[in-house]
Amino acid sequence: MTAPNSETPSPVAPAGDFIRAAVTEDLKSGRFDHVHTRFPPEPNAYLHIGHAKAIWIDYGVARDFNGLFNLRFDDTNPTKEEQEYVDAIIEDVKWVGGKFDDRIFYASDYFDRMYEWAEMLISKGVAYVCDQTADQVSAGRGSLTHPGTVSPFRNRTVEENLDLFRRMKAGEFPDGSRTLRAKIDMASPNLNMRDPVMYRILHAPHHRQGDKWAIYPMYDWAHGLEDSLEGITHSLCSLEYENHRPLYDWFLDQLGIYHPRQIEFARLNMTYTVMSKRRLIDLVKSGAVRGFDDPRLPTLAGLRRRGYTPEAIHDFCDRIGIAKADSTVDVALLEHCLRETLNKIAPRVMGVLRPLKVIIDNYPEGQTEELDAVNNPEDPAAGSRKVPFSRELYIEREDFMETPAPKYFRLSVGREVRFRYAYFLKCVGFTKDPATGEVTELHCTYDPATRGGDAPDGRKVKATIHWVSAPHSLAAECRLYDHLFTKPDPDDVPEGQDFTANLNPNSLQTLSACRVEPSLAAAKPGERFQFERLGYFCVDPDTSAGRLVFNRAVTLKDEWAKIQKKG
RNA sequence: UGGGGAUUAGUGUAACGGUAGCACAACUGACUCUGGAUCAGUUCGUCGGGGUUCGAAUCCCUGAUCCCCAGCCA
Repeated sequence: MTAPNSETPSPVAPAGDFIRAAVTEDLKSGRFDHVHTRFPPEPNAYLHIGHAKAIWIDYGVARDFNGLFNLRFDDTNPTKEEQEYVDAIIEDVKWVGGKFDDRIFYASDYFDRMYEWAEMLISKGVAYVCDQTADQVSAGRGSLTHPGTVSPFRNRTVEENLDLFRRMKAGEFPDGSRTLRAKIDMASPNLNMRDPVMYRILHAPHHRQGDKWAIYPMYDWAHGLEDSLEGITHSLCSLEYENHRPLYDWFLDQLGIYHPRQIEFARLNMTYTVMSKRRLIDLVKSGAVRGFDDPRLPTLAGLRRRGYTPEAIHDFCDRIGIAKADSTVDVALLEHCLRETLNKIAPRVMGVLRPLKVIIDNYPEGQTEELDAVNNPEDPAAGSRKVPFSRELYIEREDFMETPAPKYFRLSVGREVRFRYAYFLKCVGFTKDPATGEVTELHCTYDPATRGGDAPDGRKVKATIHWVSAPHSLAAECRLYDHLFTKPDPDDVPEGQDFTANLNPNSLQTLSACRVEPSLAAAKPGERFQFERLGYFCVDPDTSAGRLVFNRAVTLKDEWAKIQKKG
């Protein structure tokens, strides 16, 4: 058998969404014979979960059709862009699973070719140098309901345009003094077609090109050329570019060069957070959060620090779907995806957030024993570990109630509960700080016959609680996070206020007196654990020798919390 | 009073003239050495009004509402 490739069937359409359906159709009709997509961020901000959605669409479409995927920096505006962002974006795209291999490109590398093409359009008589000021251009554009007026410079000769444009490039003119414009239609109902600016004069050093250029291309002019040069088949972007598609097509058609297809989809919005670059920057600059990797932010750096895995984000992106209607996804879905992912892989461990000392009156002083604890009930291969037990323990303050509420199954005087993997313990008394009324110490007795957690007489307990051995436990700081905003829609504010009025003052709670089991001594930043009954925690980079810091990524579902809420 | 998009349970998304489905959320219950996980179940929907058709979320007409566009930003 020879030439097996001639028999290779075109990939079967995973037509799950309208984009894949369109791509399938293009392959079928012969408009394209392969698929090549790209993710084109401007390096002027950190990526967020909305970008993850875009990446997962761009990359996912290429993957599903056995195509290729490029990472391309749309670095056409040197006044806003920085290398720092380039580096951060590369890391984030890789982390979130967009596989671009070595296909990392920069729009700025195409500036020479773009320039040549611009001269071509000038020669063709469909582009001209305009001497109007920014204000004049703006005024001449007309309004949504009224046509624009033609620029007095619109009918310069090709020679004059060429000369002026070359001198613009040579840096002879000051910023803002002239532009190169496409000659299209000042009366078009689509304002983007009213002689859009192709180049502006900017005497600004570019982070990659240095001082080479005094003129820089505008998005509309540049983007289609970038796609064309890279052989992109499907240029996927968000809805606001729908109005720009006629212009995207116009430039490519005027040039007569390879013509990709632009398809738009709705960007991601999520409850209880904000997604715009400007707002994210505001939050960081104002100190509302600690940086772009603050675990409360929807940035990929923030989610990563919080404890999110790429798999959880993939799952999320797969579930939210792709459509053209503006929508706001419930952040609870993202959290659900994280729980589901971490439930399968996170080792279980015991940690106490708000410690309450327990003394076992009938347990021999100075004795220690090692008890077996399962590492992950969802994964037998994860094995087990030894956990030390002794006369003095710490339990969660909220696992004891002086006067137990209805449906409260945990400890109170006279009640017996199971200490996970250890013994049945019965509370026999407690001490209180007379000044504050705070419970300071619990006294319990244990039943030696229940070692391991089961009673030979078959008696049951209604609750199992977690604990750590006081002398063996490690000190830790835990950072508990809540939504950054108190309302699903941060813009839901009284007249005259902005979204910052809805900032949640309790979005971060730092608990610095936590105690965790000794097996955590060697935990490394980025490692994730389930603290039994509490949630999933991720070791923070602030961790240093002798100082463990954890971020709570997400809580476990909490039936008791619901009961309490209902009153 | 311009142009371009959109509208299906609380939220997100399927159904492409033939039983409106799935997921999250919410609520029941079972089970449980995590009030976790798991399992079983319940509640809840086609923007309005006409029309075509045996049959309409889907086609036609007509309204309504929402989003985007007047950067030398992307």
